[in-house]
Amino acid sequence: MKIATWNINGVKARIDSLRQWLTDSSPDIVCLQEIKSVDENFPRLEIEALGYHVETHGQKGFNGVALLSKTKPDEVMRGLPGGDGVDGPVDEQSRYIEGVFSVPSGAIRVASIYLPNGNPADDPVKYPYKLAWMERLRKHAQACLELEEPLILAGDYNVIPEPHDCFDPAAWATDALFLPQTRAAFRRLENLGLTDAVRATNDAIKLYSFWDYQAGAWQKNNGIRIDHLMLSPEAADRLKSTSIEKHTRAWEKPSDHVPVIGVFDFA
DNA sequence: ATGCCTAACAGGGTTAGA
Repeated sequence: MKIATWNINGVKARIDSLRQWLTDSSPDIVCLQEIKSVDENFPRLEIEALGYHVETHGQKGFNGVALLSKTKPDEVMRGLPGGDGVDGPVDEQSRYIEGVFSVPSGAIRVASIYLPNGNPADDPVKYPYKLAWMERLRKHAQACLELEEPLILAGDYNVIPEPHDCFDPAAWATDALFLPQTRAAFRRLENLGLTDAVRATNDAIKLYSFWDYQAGAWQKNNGIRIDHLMLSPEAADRLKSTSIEKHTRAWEKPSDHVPVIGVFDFA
């Protein structure tokens, strides 16, 4: 079973690429980020025509996440808990959608995550929002882990976990994606018992999932690894392999991110 | 080391991204 995450940077601008990639790679579940679309304008029919069920959590202009799946989810939850204004500020941004899917061995829980960027890091709002969002994610992950079921939290984390996950660590030293507080918050997720699927299966250097559109970053392989599949022990035990669909970055009108895939045996 | 690209929304410029 192939479960993928892809920040497509605009589903309407990327619909041809998305259809091509779905046809080529035939993932079972896809976690999309930055659909940049309201739910009503998501190109649902074009995706359904390829045999996928579509669940979206969009908003106008930017952000927005979705779940595409070959089987319909049994349950869907929109929004990361803790954003309703009861305990902390209301979160107006569409960055989280979670589904429960039936598999031969039971049920798996899969979330599409678009973690806040947080830059500029000295902004009075943006970086604190990122850190608060990470703490909300930690709390929710902790609650999910108590279910002791396969859990896949997949998405654009906007976190460079380690120095070797970027081309030039010095260039990212003061960036919200790589600040010590950001990395510490990511380690707190790992310390709950979540496994970084790519790093668990591939110790290659220069393993990236994002290359900036600017300054010839792709041509120079000046990338960063910020798209992650984080797994509960029950999911990590079933992980067979991972792959990064680097070839899509060379396509016409590419997203600046490429799909990251985990292959699981849930038989 | 931001704004060298890109997308969306608007409407030919601004916001946001990482």
